[in-house]
Amino acid sequence: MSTRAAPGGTSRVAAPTRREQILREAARLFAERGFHGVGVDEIGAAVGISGPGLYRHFAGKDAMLAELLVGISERLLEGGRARVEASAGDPDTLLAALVDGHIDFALDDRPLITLHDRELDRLRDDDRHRVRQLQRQYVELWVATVRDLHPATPESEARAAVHAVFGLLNSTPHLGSGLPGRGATEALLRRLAHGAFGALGVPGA
Amino acid sequence: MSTRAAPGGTSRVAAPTRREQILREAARLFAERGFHGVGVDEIGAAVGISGPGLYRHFAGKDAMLAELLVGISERLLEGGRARVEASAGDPDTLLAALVDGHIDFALDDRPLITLHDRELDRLRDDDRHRVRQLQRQYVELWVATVRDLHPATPESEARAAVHAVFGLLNSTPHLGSGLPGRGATEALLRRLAHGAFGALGVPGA
DNA sequence: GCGCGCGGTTAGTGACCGTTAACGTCCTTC
DNA sequence: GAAGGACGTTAACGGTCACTAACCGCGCGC
Repeated sequence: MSTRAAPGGTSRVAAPTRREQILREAARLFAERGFHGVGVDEIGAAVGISGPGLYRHFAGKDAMLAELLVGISERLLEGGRARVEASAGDPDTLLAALVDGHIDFALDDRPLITLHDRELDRLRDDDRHRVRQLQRQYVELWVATVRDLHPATPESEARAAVHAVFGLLNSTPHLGSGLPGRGATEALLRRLAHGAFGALGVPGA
Repeated sequence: MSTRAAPGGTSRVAAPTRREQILREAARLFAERGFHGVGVDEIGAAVGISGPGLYRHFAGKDAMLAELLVGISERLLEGGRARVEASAGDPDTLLAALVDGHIDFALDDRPLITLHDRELDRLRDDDRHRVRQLQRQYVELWVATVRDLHPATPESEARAAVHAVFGLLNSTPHLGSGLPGRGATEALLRRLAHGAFGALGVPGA
C-alpha cells in the first residue's frame, strides 16, 4: 500500500500516515480526558477505524503515550540545542530564542504540552526514565543560560525560576477560547516571560 | 466513639476526622496518578481501612473529588475576596496580597493545586459548573485588579496574563524535591510574578 | 493470476474496578 | 443491659476495557 508520499511528485506537506493520524488524535483525547479516561475504541473512532484496528499500528495504548512523550521531549531538546548553536554565545539572544521557541511549541502543540507534565507516570519504567532525562537536559539548557545572565542567582533558584516560566508559557491550554489571537498571545507571553526573568536581576525585598 | 475533640480539653490542632483523613489521602493519590488511575482500595489502604469502608463516609469516588474541588475553589475565592476588602481600594497592595495568598496556597496544598486544573472534567455536570463559576469569579478578581493597575491593557490580554501567572505560581508541584526552601521559594515566586505583571506596563517590542 | 501480507473487521475473554449486600463489633445511651 | 447506630469487614455482582483470536478483502510483486 505505502499510502506515503504524494504520487505525482508534488509532495506537498506529505499526507499524514495512519500512524501519525492516530498519534494526533490520541494526543488530543489524552489531553482532554486523561490517559485512563480514554478508551481504545474512542481513539479508533477518531481516525475512522474501530477499536482493535489500532493494534495493527501500535503494540498497545501505552506505546502510543510513550511515543508521544518521547517524541515531544526529543523535539524540545533538539530545538533548544539548535538555538544554543545559533546563538554564538550571546546569552541575551539565546534566552530570547529559547523563549520564542518554547512559545511556538506551546501554541502549536497544546495537547502535547498538557500531556508532557501530566501523564508521565503512566509510562513503563524505561520510557519514563528516558523522558525524564530528556526533560532534564532541556531544563539544564535554560538554567545555564539564566545563570549566565544572572550569575548571582543560586542554581536551585534558577532551576525553580525556569520551571515557573515553563508553567507560565504552558498555561495556554487553560484558555481554550478567549485568547487574544495568535500574534498577540505570542507577544504577551514573550513579554511576561522576560519580565519574570528580568526580576531575577533585582533581588529587592 | 466521636473520635473528635481532644479528651483532656487541650484541643490542640484538633485531630483530623476520618473524612478529612480520607480527603487528604485521596487528594494526594489523585494528584499523583490521576482520578481514574487510583482505585478505591488504594484510598482505603492509605487511611488504614480497606476498600468499601469508604462508602460509610462518601457516596462514591466522584463525591470525594467533588468535595475536594469545590472546597478548594471556595477557599481560593473566599481568600481573594477577603483581601479585596482589606486592601482599601489600593490596587498595588491588593495585587501583592493576591499574589502572596496564592503562593501560600500553592505551597501549602500542592496536590489540590494539581487537581484543580487537571481533573475538573471528571465531575458531574452541576459540580463542574459550580467549580467553574467559582474559578471564574476568582479570576475576575485578579483581572479587575490588573486592569486597575494597567488600564491600557485590553481585557482579553489581562485575563491571559492572569492565567499565565497562575501557571507560574502553580508550577511548584513540578519541583517535587530540589526546591530552595519554603521562604526562598515564596520570595522567588513573588518576585517572578511581579516581574511578569510589571511587563504589562511597558508594551515595548 | 496467484500468493501474501497489510490493514481492517467482529466476537470473545479475562482482569479490574466501583459499588452494593450482608454481616459483625464495639460504644453510647437510656 | 438491651437497643441502636457508627464504622468496619468480606463476598459478590455488573460493567467497562485492553487486548487477542479468527477471519477477510484487496493491491502488489512475481
